[in-house]
This record gives sequence, structure tokens and C-alpha cells, in this order.
Amino acid sequence: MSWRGSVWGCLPNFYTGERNYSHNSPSEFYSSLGSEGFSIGDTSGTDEEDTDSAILYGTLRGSIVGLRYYTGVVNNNEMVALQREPNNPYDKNAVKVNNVNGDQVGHIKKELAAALAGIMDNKLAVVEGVVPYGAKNVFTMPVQMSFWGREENKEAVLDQLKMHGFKLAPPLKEYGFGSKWISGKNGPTYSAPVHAAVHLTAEQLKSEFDKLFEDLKEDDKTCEMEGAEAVGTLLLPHQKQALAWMVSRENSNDLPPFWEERNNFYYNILTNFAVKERPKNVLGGILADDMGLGKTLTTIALILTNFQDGKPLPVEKITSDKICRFFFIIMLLYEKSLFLLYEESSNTVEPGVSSVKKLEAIPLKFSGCHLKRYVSGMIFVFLLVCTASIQSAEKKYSEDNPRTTLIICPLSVLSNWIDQFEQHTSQDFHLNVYIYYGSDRNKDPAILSDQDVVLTTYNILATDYGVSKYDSPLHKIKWLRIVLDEGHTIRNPNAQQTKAVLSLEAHRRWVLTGTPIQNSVKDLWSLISFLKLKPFTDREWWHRTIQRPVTMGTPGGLRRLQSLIKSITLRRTKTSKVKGKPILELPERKVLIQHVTLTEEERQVYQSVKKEGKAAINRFFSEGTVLAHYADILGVLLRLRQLCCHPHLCTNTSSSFSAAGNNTPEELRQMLVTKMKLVLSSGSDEECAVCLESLTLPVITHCAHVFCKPCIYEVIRSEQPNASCPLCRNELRVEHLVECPLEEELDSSNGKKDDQEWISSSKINALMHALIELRKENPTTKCLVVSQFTTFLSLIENPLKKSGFAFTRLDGSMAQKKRVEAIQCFQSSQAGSPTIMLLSLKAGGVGLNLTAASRVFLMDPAWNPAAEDQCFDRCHRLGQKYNVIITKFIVKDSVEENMLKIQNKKRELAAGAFATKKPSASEIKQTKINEIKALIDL
DNA sequence: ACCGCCGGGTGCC
DNA sequence: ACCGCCGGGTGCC
Repeated sequence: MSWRGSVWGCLPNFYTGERNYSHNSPSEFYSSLGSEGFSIGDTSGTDEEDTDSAILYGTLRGSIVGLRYYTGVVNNNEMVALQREPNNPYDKNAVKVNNVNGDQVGHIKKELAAALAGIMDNKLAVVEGVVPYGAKNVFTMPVQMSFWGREENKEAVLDQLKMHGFKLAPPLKEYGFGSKWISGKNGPTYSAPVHAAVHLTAEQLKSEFDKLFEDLKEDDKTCEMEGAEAVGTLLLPHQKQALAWMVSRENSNDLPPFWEERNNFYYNILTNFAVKERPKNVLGGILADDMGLGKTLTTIALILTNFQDGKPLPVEKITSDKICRFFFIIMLLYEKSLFLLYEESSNTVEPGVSSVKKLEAIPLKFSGCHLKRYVSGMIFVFLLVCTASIQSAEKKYSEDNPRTTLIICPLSVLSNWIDQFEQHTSQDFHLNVYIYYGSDRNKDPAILSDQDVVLTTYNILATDYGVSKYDSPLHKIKWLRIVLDEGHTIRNPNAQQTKAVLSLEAHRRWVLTGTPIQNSVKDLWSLISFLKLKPFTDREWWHRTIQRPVTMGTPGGLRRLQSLIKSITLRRTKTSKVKGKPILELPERKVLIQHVTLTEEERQVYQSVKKEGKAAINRFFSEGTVLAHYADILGVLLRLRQLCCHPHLCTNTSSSFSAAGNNTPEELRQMLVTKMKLVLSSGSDEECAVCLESLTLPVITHCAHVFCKPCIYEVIRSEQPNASCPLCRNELRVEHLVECPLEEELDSSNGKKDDQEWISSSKINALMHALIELRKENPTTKCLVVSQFTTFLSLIENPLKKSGFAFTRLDGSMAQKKRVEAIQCFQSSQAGSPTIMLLSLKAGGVGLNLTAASRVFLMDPAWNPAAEDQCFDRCHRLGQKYNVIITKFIVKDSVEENMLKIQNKKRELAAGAFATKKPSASEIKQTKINEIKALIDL
């Protein structure tokens, strides 16, 4: 395939039709969950504790008045929403009542409204309503209200009500969580309230959720479908299944989940809402296959295969395209006297797609000025006709029948999408893919909606939207299809990017994610809301009908969720089977450990550093200050690990043991920053002791412990006024937290490598020996040489050059453009392409594909075995043709050997830990201490 | 609303 | 009668 070039971009634009840019902002009215008030940043999580820990205070019968002034209708037993209306000109206490659809039904009678106003405004409780009977009344109808809130607010709520002469009744038998699963002819019946039900822990939930998918592995989703002609790659059986499922979802006319047709009305069996018009199902869903099963490829196949009425996307055949280009080039040749023309893609922007293609130099010379003018004149007329017809043909797709698919992905996988489009689109077809990224992105909606595919990132989308909701080009277009890659990115409903995504318009909607649920069911809301499944687009209905029943363990709650998931999700894991065969048959993967013995000199340096460090750490132990010196200890270990690799790595020995008192605040800050950088760069892959995930937005405390900023803020908030460090119980204050200054080079020792003369090391010798042997065996075998220390990789470059190896390099510090080049270069099978890639352990996102390599040399062990495994998976994945052999170099009698032992322990833990609970801070502390002891032989 | 409430009309039986 | 009672007008917040 080829990229939309400037040749096309320069064509006059004949399409001037005005579009009706309508905006459909998500209903934002339900903010009474008590969750909007507190938010500590974009990381999802803590802000909704309130709703999860809500209890039912009791119920109250009231009345809805003014029915005849509004159009909203309800059924008996239908849920209604209560919404404050502080700007009502007649009563500042007014409380509106809306039906599930958001149409106003009436108001709460004023005396009751006066009592509710304070409760609702101060978020003391969430008030929910159901109309028990009298739904057909003309003037007023009853409403059964239930009050939910946190335990500590219960008294305040009861007092407020009492002041206005109201008293809550205990939870009613007849009122619960909506109707039962299937309602009978006599109207729905209700499940008993489940106040006593046990709240599920996050872990229980997670394992429950994993069960959700078990049943849908071998469903009726086993139909296969071939991709259209323009798909240049043969699909694997499970991908054909996914394609068939996606196509059927897009062309389906089924009712959405939980809707039933009953005597010409459509009922939602969860809320009892009814409408005359058939509710629309989402033409799309969630593709939740495990990583590596080819979600990207399947999606590309979908784009090419299912355009309209089940027909493939009418992509341009490359031939006609070439003719047009040819004429256009001639015209340019004349007009601008160009003899060399580069067709530079106008969409080649930051991520650095190498889509610059050199066209043949055409040294054309015309004789005679008149002839030239004549010829070019004719060509110009021809082109006008040509483009006019093309433009009018495209216009057909631009209004009600859009042709464009919008793909939104994290920046880290943007280049992967570009590669995959290139790889999987047949050579004979020209697919217009516009990369909407970079400061020079084209914001003309007419251009964007003429593409086949527009590819962008969550950040760009959120940025445009943040500047102006109404000028954001992506929001001016109604897309044929939107695909959210790594869709769980939008799990935080308060994040700007989530809001930006939710307000996009499209006919078809897809979410791709390997982990639809990261932490809890509430992660799903943004996804479901994006899919526009009524009535869940509104947080209140999602919460009342799904989230609360599930988290409170209401009977049927999980079943309800399962039913929802099942109807819109396809998920296969690496171990799933198609027709009895495993989905993926990957070649074998072997891990060898190659022991290395240090030379006498190396050993001496190592021992002396070890002796010194061990003494210091011993001192910390006897003083009981191990955790206070955690960063220092990591520093000692880091130096030892570096010495195992190469003596030159260990240059910044600026011993920071001198934590002595009389420092200026600035010195203290600098010291903390240094320590934090040490922790972050030590490759220890430190987890945040609060969330137990890897650090996001790391900050360091005065006691030198590193946490995620949002996590530690939450600790301080919840323990106020006197918060203490979760690890060492020292005083903790927001103003004492030090943030990590901009992510510059987080490399441990990136200094004076040039002024030192190059020397080898035992490990380098071992590597070179292995590489040269391998080359003798088979000179085309490609290898990854992996280290956590980029400086080490630089040192390895030298002997590689000397021995005549062609190599390339990929590390975290490289610009996106360079990375893409390095990857493409390495993956190429051309003769002379590099056979070695120097790879930093953590470089690249999950999508990084280095299947050209079948050998891996891991130069130094990682703390976290998962990080190693992830790295191996970059070549041991779909597309790998050979058995993969991994060689780990481990220095005998060193910290590295001890690290291996710890790795094994961690592996065992991870394997058995599926259903076990999260360890506490003190357990983490103990684990860390034990690790330190084991590492330094204490 | 086949109600409640309001306020004007009215006033023995 | 500074009441009761009647019956018409009226009706969310």
C-alpha cells in the first residue's frame, strides 16, 4: 500500500458541501454519585470508593408532581432519576424527576424537595427512585426513594430529613435492585434486598470476572470468514473467526442486551423502561483477545472487508492511481522545472513513518515552448476532469455514509499500526491512511473524512478537544467506525481523554483490549458508555443495574454482567483452542544459563565494593534503618550488578551515604532527586507499595521512599491530619514530597564514556564468543542483545564493529522516528541487514515485534522476571518461525546468582498468587528486607 | 383533580 | 360574621 502523498494533497478541493456538525455530548447529569468531588489525577482508582462503600440508609415514599407539564413517561416499577435543579426560578430546592431516557417526568413535591436539597447538594447521600404504581396518573404519582451513602453520613441524613418531618423506613422487601432477570406476564417481580450480602474484595471480583469469559470461549462464535482481496495476509483460523464475529456485529439487527419486544414496545428488563422506537444495538463491541493473537490484523481485515451492505471497502486499485500520478508529475515537471521529484507523504510526521518514496528521476525535455504549453494545458484539463469526478465520487461517502475509520491508540503502538497497515494491505491496493499526529497535522475535516483510515492517539484527541470542544476536527466528523486500541486507556471516567473519546460520533464502535477489566467492574463503564449501549451510557443506570449489584454480591448481579459481556465481547486467550487445536502454535523456547567467571582483576574490584557495601548495609541493619536507606542499598546492589557486566559501568560512585543533618532545603531536595533517580534507574522495577503496580508519576518522600503521586496523595488525604509513610511510618506531608524532574535520561551512568579507553570484560568476551560461534553456524541468524544498562550496550558496540557484525540499536532514549527505523531495519530479511539488535530491557511497548530474532542474549538479570519474559516475548510471538534460544549470562558467585534465586521465588509467588490477597505494606517491607539479605549474602 | 386549597359570596328556618 | 358554609376557580417547581 502507499500513503496519501502530497501529489494528491495538492489537488484542488472541489468538495465544498457544508456538513451538519452536530454534537452529542454525553449526558453529564448524574453527578450525584459523590465521586466527582474528589479526584487526584488521571490515574483511575480511588475516586469512587464512595460509591463502592455505600450502604442503604432506608427508604421513603414521596410524590412526583407536575406530571402534566412534561413528556417523560414511566411504567410501574420503573426506575427514575432524581436530579437537583438549583436554578429553578420558583424554588431553589427543586428536584427534577427524569425517566431512564433522561426525559423529565415531573418534580418532587416541594416539601420533600426542601428536605432532599441539602442532602443532595452536600453529597451526603445518593437518592434513587422507583415508581411503584400509578405510572399512568395524570397529575401526580408516587415514588419510592432509597437513600445510599457512606456509613459516616447516615446520621446527618437522618437529621436533615427529621428536620423537615420525614423519617426513613427500613429497606422495603418489595424494593431492591430492579426487576428480576426475566419478568413474567404479570409484570416484573423483585429480588429481595441484599443489604446483608457480602461485599466482594477486588481479588474475588477479578477471579469472578475471569470466569465470565470461560463460558464464551467456544460459543457460537466459531464461524469463519475470509478477508477481502485487499487484505494481503492470510488470516489464521481464530482471526477468521474474529473477523466473522466482527462483521456480523456490524451488520447485526439484534436488540441490545436486556431489551425485549413486547406488544409493539421495547422494554428494558433492568430498568423497566419502555420505548416505541426500536433501541439500537451497538454495531461493534469489545475484542478482548489476549495480546499477540492479532487484534490489529483482524481490525485491518474488518476495515477492508466490511464497508457497506457487507461489501468490501472500495479501495483504489493501484494501477489507475499510477496513471494519474504520472500526468501530474509531468505537469509539475513543466511548471516547476523539476527533474527530480520526491513524493513525500504529507502525513509523514513525528512518529516517523518512512513513507518517503523516491520516484524515478524523469529527465524529460520538451522541444519548443508552444508544444510544452499545449501539452501541459491538455494535461491540466484532463486532471481537472479527473479530480472532479474523483471528488464527487468521494463526496458520496462524506455525509450520511462516511467512509472513514478513526483509530485511536496510545502513542507507543502508533508505529505498530502503521507497520501493520503496510504489511497487511495487498500491494495492489491503495489505502488512504492519514496519521493525525504532530504539530503540522491537517485539521481540515473535509480532508480527514476523505481518508479510508485516520490514525491518531488519545493524547492528540484530548489536546484538540481541550483547546476547544467545538473546533476539534475529529469531533466534527461522524465516522464510519471508531476503533479504540488498548481501550482500557479510557477507564477513568474523569480523565480528559475519556471525555474526549466519549463525545466522538460514529456508526460503528470497537474497543480492542487485552484487559477489559484492570481493577474492578467500574473500569468497564467508560467502555460500555463508549459503545453507546442504552441505558448504560449514563453512569446512574450503569451503577444501579450492574455495578452495585455486582460489587455488593446481589444474586444475579454477576450473571447480569456476564450476559452483558457475552453479548458484546469476543475473548480468546493464548491457550484457547480452535477446533481442538491451540490457537497459537509457537515454536519452542529454551532458556539457557551461561555462567561467566570474572577475571582476577574484575573479581578484586567487585570484592572490594562488595565488602564496603556489605559493611554499610550491616550497619543499617544493626541500627534498624534498613528501610530508611533503601535507596542507598539499591545503589550498592546496582554497583555490584554493573561490575558484573563491565568495570566502566560503575562510574558514578558518588556515595550518597552522607545523609547527615545540616543540609539546606535545596541540597536535601537534590539528594532526594538523586536517590529517586537511583531507584528508578536501578532497573529494580520498584513497585509502588500502595497500589503494587509499577510507578506512575513517581514522587519521593523525605524518608526516601518512592510512591506513585496519586497513591501517596490518597494516603495523606485519608490519614489526615497526621499521615505517615506506609513503609517506615515517618511523618508524611504533601509539601515534603519531591517529584521526579522531567524524564530526561534516567540512565544510571551516562557520562564520560568517551574519555576512557575501551576495554573488554568477561561478559563481553563471553558474548562475543557466542556470537562468533553462531555466525559460523548460520550467518543469517538474528540476535537480540539485551541489557538494562544502555551504557553497557554502547560498550558492546565496539567489539561488534571490530568483528564486522552489522547491528542496530533500540533503547528508550531514542526518538520515535529512530526507533521505527531501527525496528524496520532489523526485521528486514534483506542480505546485509543487521543481524544483531542491541536492545534495552524496557524499551518499547507491548506491541514491539522483533520476530526476526531467534536468539536472545540477556546480558544481566532483571529483578522482576516478568520484565524478562516480556522482553523474550518480543521475538517469541506470532510470526516467529524458529525455535527461540535465550542465553542468560550470569556471573558466578555474585549478586547475579542471588538475583536468580529471588526471581525463582517471585515466579512461584506469581504462579500461586492468583486468588491470594494483596500483601500489606508491612509484608512488602519484610519481603524487601529479606531480598536485601539474600542479595548481599547476609 | 371523582381531590385539596384558595378566597369571594353569603348568612335562620 | 373577627365566624361557618357554599360552590367556583384552580392546580408543579
